[in-house]
Amino acid sequence: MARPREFDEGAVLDAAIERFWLRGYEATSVRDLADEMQIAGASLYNAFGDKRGLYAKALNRYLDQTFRERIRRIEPAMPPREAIEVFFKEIIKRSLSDKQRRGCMLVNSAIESAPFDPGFLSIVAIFLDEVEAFFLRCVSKGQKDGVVTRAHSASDLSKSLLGILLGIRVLARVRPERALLEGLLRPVLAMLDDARGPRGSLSR
Amino acid sequence: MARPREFDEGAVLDAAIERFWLRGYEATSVRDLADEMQIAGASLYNAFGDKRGLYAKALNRYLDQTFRERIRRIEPAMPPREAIEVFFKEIIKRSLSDKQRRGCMLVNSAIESAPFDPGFLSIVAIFLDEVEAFFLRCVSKGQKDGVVTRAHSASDLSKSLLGILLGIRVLARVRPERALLEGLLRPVLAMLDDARGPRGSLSR
DNA sequence: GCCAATCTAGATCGATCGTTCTATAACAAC
DNA sequence: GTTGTTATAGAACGATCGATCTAGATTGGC
Repeated sequence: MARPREFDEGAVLDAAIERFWLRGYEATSVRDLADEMQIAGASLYNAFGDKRGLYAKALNRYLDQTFRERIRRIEPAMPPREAIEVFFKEIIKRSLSDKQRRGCMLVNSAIESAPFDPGFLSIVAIFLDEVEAFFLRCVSKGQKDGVVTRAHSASDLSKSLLGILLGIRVLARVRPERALLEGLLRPVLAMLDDARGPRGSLSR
Repeated sequence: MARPREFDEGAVLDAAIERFWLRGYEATSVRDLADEMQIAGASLYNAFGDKRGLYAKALNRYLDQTFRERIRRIEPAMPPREAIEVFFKEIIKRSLSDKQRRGCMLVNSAIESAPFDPGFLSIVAIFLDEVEAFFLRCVSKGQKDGVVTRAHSASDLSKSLLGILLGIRVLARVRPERALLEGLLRPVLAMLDDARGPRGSLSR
């Protein structure tokens, strides 16, 4: 029994993601956001509380729409060793086609906004756990299937993959070059293979 | 024939590094900086031009005092395979003892301030090349000595090492945990070893 | 048709931003 | 000691920050 919203929350959140992703939290003003979202400042505050609340919602939506979507789509669709490879190759492809050098909003948040905001830090830390868990499932399954090396624990390997993922996304923001990102990935994927030789790699 | 500086440029730059490293470029105000540097705002502008110029000088000094110092010290002092290992272990040690979670000012700059400032971007990009070149020298020498695998090109391996380095430094800011960073490193170091078995690793 | 509730746009708030100005202090050269 | 030059401290500048207020518009319930 009141006046309804004139905007679609998902659409304006996508616009907010765009600004925050490109410029970060501090360098994006509420006026920038309201312009990009095509709503008035008062509507922004009415709907999302404050700049902080908007950022948290935008970050969560970003994670859902990019990483979580990717994991949900890839993991059940192919064997674990391939899932890891496709996961990384999709991310490199996106990094190379990112003409604005936005990089990765997760990494940007982890570096810029999370360290001094417990709410942001929690979102980032929890999600890093999710990615590590995804890698861990893939590596463990791959080891059981005999397509991933047992020379290292699944725990260590999944941590290495997490580290490489973050490194790729840093480079995506500052040196998004095909030779760099694809060259970087080759030894890492081979690291998963048994010393007796790879089995199940898409790259052969 | 004029009034001399009352402050030591290196000392006040160290103070500026401290603030910028912890909070980043945007979230650090000139008043924060002047307080930490214990000089007046006018002296800051007189000596460094503007906030941007101060940041550039602070970042370059940081790179000199941490990374470049480490490379200069380690590279001539030990065989290449050990140099890589010691390099990473020092960085993990520093990451774990960083109670303020400052992470790495290079990575923080790459993510937060470099993408929209050509001057900062140049400093970061040039330095990433330096680190990659260090890894490339170590890997190439190690391959010639037979202590690093020839299964991948020195170019690819050094790119992987660069990626892992950046990943470690992202995690240092948000999840500085020993089990994570040390676990992450093990498969990466083993990646350098020949499939026939490691030779020259410090970890055995 | 009126009420209560929630939306909208735009003006406006005090605070803080990066930067500059004013006035004075400390040196070297002569 | 005077002069020229640069450094100092602190006030001050206009601009912009995140956030709120004012006023009016739009709905459902009665």
